[in-house]
Amino acid sequence: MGTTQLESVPEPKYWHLKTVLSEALDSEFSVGEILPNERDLAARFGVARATLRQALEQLELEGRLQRRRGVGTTVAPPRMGVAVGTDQDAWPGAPDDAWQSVDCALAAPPAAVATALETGADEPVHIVRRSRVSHGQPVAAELLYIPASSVPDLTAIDAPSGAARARAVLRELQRLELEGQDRAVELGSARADDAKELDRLPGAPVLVVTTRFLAEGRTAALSVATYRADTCRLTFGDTGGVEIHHGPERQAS
Amino acid sequence: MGTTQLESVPEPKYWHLKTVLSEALDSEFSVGEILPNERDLAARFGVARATLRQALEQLELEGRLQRRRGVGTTVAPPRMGVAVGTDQDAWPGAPDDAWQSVDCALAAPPAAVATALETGADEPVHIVRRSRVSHGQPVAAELLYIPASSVPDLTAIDAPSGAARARAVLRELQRLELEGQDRAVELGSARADDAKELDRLPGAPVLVVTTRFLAEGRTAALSVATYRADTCRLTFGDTGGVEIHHGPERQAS
DNA sequence: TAGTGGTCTAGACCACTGA
DNA sequence: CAGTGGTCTAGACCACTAG
Repeated sequence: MGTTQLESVPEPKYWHLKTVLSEALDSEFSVGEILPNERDLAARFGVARATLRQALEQLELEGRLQRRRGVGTTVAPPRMGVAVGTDQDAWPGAPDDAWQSVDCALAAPPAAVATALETGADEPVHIVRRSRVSHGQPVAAELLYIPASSVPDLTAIDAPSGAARARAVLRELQRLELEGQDRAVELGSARADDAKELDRLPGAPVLVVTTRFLAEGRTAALSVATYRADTCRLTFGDTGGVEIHHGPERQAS
Repeated sequence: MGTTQLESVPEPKYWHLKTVLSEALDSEFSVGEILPNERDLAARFGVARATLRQALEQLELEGRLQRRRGVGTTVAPPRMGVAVGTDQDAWPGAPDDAWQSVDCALAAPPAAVATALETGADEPVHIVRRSRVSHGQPVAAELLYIPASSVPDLTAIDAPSGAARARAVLRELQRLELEGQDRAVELGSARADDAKELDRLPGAPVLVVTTRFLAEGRTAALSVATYRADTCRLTFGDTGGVEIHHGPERQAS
């Protein structure tokens, strides 16, 4: 006889825990509410703290929880929609773009970037740092690589450095006619500097959006933007994007 | 005197480990090559296995490594670009679309989906399962929700169920005029069924692409596609997307 | 059956936050 | 300062794969 092996796959504890916690989050907690600490939770569920943490990590990855060292674990609000695909035919730095220039430097790009720019590894590029804030919270950090040849009329006198310099570079960029752009999204982990700017720990999961701006038949600028994966839902297209939420989440009073 | 506190931040071991391994991957390993097993690696670096694993997990998240239980850890090839934004004005199931229908069911949608469809929670919808293969490897699993009202002329005789039924539903859908679509991308973790189809463990990181198809002034269909985050780079736009790779990766002989 | 990665434990100490 | 999450250890056993 065929031994039916009913449920021969023992579900891992952390997976089951995650399910239980997820349901509790929907039914018994409000956004912003603080969960019991990890040691208490682990004891309550009769598992080691490491196991409990494995479940919490997954829930944080899914944007359901927010954990902060020294503070505690709180129920996260639904992810915010962040528009990425709008201004389909606008340069970075165009009016009403969501980014804020931080500073600017002229340096040789990383080898990988030089390749994508199809420029010599030694040719210096302007590296503009920008940051993006949404709902009062930093959501993304960007590095914009602009070959010097893309902004030939830029004068050194325009501004020596800093945010003013960055704006000058972007202003010069507007003079080119944008012929198109293409974009890629992939998963990454935050470098130390990005993590700091995003108010996360190094290694935090981020969505890396790479955009290539085409003008005069070549790549005139390259943007590498890292978005917080835990709090952001990237939206493309005109109207703002779909929202699929998890269940009945109430708002904290 | 101001105690300068040079390097007062002790870099976590796993972070340093990750950096070392990442450089070794660039310089000393070829794509497809098998790394030493975790116990040996941990011993070699003088850390506990759990710490070593923390580093490996990050590298896998970044698409640098691929680990398979019972087999070992191998150097992953660069992520493959997967076009998502093409056929900007085409219905799912249009000719030459990258998806393959698997089956189809008529059922009440999850509450969250019903909300997004702006349809009653009780109104049944066609749920089409599709899968997407690229370079001989499964890269995405999709659930397509199509309200029965979007395909009014569908006859029960067309096909009872299965892939043929799915194709019949999609064929009916083509009759509507597509007025637009909007799309969102966010990080998620694979449900058990998706994980199986993607040949990954449950909980594996995925990029969830939610697309809403608009016709007749309402949402005529909703697609929720989950892409393997470790192997895929989602590309939007016309030309195929930018590739930023990590360093000199050689090909295994 | 041997060897791999996946899960789990019960501790310890550290870095950070806020009162 | 007490309490939080973050890191780390040294084990153990399990599930899976392939020879």
